[in-house]
Amino acid sequence: MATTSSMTRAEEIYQRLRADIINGRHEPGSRLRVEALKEKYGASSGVLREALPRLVGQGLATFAPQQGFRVVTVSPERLEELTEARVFIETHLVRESVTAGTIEWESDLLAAHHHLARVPLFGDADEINEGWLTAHARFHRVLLEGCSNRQLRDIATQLREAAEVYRCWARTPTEHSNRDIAAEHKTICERAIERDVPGVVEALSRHINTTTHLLLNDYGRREEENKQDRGPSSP
Amino acid sequence: MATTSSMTRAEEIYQRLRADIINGRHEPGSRLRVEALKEKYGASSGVLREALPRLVGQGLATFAPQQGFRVVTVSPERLEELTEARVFIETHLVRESVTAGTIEWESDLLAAHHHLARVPLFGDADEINEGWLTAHARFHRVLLEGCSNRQLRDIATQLREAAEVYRCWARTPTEHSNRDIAAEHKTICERAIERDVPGVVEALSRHINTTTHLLLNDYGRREEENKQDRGPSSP
DNA sequence: TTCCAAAAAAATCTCGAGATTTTCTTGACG
DNA sequence: CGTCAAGAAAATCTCGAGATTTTTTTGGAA
Repeated sequence: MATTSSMTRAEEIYQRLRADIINGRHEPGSRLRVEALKEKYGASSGVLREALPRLVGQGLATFAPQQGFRVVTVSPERLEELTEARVFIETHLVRESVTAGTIEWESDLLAAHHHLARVPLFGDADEINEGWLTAHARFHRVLLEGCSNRQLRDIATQLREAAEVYRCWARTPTEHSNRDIAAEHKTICERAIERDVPGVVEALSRHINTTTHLLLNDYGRREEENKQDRGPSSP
Repeated sequence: MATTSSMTRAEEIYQRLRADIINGRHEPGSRLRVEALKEKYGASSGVLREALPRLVGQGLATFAPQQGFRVVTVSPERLEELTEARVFIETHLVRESVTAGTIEWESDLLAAHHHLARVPLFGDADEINEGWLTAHARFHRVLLEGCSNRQLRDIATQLREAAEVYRCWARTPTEHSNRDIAAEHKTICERAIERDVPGVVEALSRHINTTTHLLLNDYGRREEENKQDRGPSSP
């Protein structure tokens, strides 16, 4: 997150807030109190009231009059909708991208994949490495950048970021260990370079859907545990 | 534009700004100076600095540090991209909508169309009637509401609003007179109620593309006029 | 114990003033 | 005549204080 000096305070705070929501440092549904954020981010209320509305526009936060801002709430239904929308749009984009992509695009994709393949998934404290998240986002963005339609690319990015919020459901990252996510990216990259349109569409669809199914399983499992923790008959 | 009393000042100003941009009362590319808007809308700078970022998130305005806000600039290329994106997404949604829509959806669609058919297109001063714009937006929204995927519906709405900005290219509304826009809506509505999936997809595609082509023609014609006005050899 | 109401605490909402930066004007120089 | 620089004007950016609303706490009654 390169916070250039030629940036307004609000712009900087917005980017930090966005990153913190996407990376799960603000729990879904939790309130974003201006007073609390003022202290945490070292900014005035005015600056925060300028940064927060942008999160609303990006679908990462909600707002209710007299009740302030909240991180978007998560639900299995919404995740399924997001996934369906992503598969629909990203497969279209990747098809265009692989069909029309230039040599420069090929190079960029290879570079992005190389970077992603070398960054470790986990950091020191068993947390997902932030550098990996950045590289992952970049890989998926570049993959679709062969398509010239900026509108659709922006929408794809927006949906992907909204979906990132759900990654924090997998608090215990066991779901990742049983999955060769690196191989999935390698397949996508290779099929794209080979200009194998059906192959890349298939690989990308599986990639997106697999993530969602693992998250939904993880969510269901935790729901059951919570029920047992609260006892068999108490609300 | 129902501005309820249980609304913050920023929310109200945001809606007014959004309507004014979409309906062409702020020219594309024009600056949105806080000082000027303060007077025009009767709000403090803080309120405006809270409302303007939401326009950025919605793709209706841009922002540059130390240079303030601007209405999005328009260009033939961007309009073509917007149109392509709209056709892609709206045809998908209308297919789902017509396939899965309930009886309630049918009723809502008929109601929306009835309303649209009765509102006059032009107001007193040869300007496009604002009530028509509202009814038109509602008709297209309801048409897609049979589809259950909220994410995609929201995206479609967002794209449609971004495209509305281009309507003001047709300053002289001659382009509308040679076109039976009411018949187009009628066809879309009928095909939808008949559950004629290919028919409604075809009608909706033509409807969207026709609007764009007329706008592009109008734009091209005006560009040439401007060149002639400035003389044949001066910049 | 449970429920309700009033008071207290905390948060949001709105506003205007001061510091910083950009933009426009003016005037001199090549 | 065109170009460039210094000064003036205007706009943005940031901040904290006061008014209003919501939330929490407290105390009492059924």
